[in-house]
Amino acid sequence: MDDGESSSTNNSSRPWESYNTVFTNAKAGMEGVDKEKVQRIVYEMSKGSKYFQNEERKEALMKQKIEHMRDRCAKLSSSDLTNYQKVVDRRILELEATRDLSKIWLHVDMDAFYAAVETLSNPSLKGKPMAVGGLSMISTANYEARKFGVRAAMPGFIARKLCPDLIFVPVDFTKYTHYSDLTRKVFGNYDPNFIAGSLDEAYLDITEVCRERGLSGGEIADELRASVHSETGLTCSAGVAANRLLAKVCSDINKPNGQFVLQNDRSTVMTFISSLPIRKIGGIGKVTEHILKDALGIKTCEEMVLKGSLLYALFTQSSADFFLSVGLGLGKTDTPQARSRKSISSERTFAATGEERLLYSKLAEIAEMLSHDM
DNA sequence: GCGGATCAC
DNA sequence: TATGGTGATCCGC
Repeated sequence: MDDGESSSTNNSSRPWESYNTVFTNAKAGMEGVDKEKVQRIVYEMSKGSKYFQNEERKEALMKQKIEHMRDRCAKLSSSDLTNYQKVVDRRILELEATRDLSKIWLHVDMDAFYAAVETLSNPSLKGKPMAVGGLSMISTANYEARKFGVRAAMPGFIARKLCPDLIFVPVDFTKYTHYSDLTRKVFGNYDPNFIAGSLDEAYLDITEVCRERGLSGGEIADELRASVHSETGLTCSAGVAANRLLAKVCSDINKPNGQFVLQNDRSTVMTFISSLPIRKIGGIGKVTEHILKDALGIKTCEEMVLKGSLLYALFTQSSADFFLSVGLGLGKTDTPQARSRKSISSERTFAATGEERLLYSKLAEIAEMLSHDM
């Protein structure tokens, strides 16, 4: 073992390098950002805080999980692996049989939605770094702010350190809902059963409208984006592909105000998916990325198939099935029945306290808010 | 069945 | 000074 001073993994002199946040992830508009500087400032502003301590606790837990998985991996015999490979080969055939290249899905994603809406109602913000939110939390940053490393989910007081001229605009959901409704009227013209993901994104099955009008998916995407712009003054990006999982990945490629079409052709899909980092896939977050990379050496979607036997050996059937289908570029192609909500909740963050009376009054307050919502 | 963890927005 | 809120799902116990 080498943990001497010369080791490249020794970062005792640069402690921020081991403080992993989501803020240095690739995100549209952040290509030229000095990641090292952002990471250092986030670390300096964070270290010692209760938040930071909790992050350290979670980090340790994750390391433990990865170690456990490595142990299980090392214990696998070659006959185990041969058997799991048979499972993989069978599942590949079964999954491949479900591949449906007959549908055309479009994923629309509004560009820096809250920030763009605020700029519409106050054009003097145009061209200036701006964030929607406050000093404790930022919901969205415009592209000028992203150049400084400022982004959604970042605490405002850190963002201000990165970009001292940053303008803060408080959130106003009434406004965003209004504009969201305008965009949804446009979406409805292309797919009356479109799936709204949130205020600012949606999935549309445009198979029918393409066929009826004799237009390609790319042409429909062009027209839809122009229509959204003329109805709202806002820009959006789109991805077109054979299923929702791929369409979602595609809408991010030419952001902002752009689109990307992936042809409905098996070999095109396989080429596209093979080099794709697993973190680009919806459902694979920071933790799963870390586990798959550090325990199994999986970084790209292609490796999900190549190391399929390990996945079936170490994960549950349903997780392994999901990973394998990702590696094959498969995804949902049906329009699901609209489902009713399964839960309702209310929560609030407040200063730490051991005062029993204070805790009970907080509890009563939150229960009251929940009751109101219900 | 429950609580914690993960994920997305 | 200061690190969100809502809903869903999965996993281990």
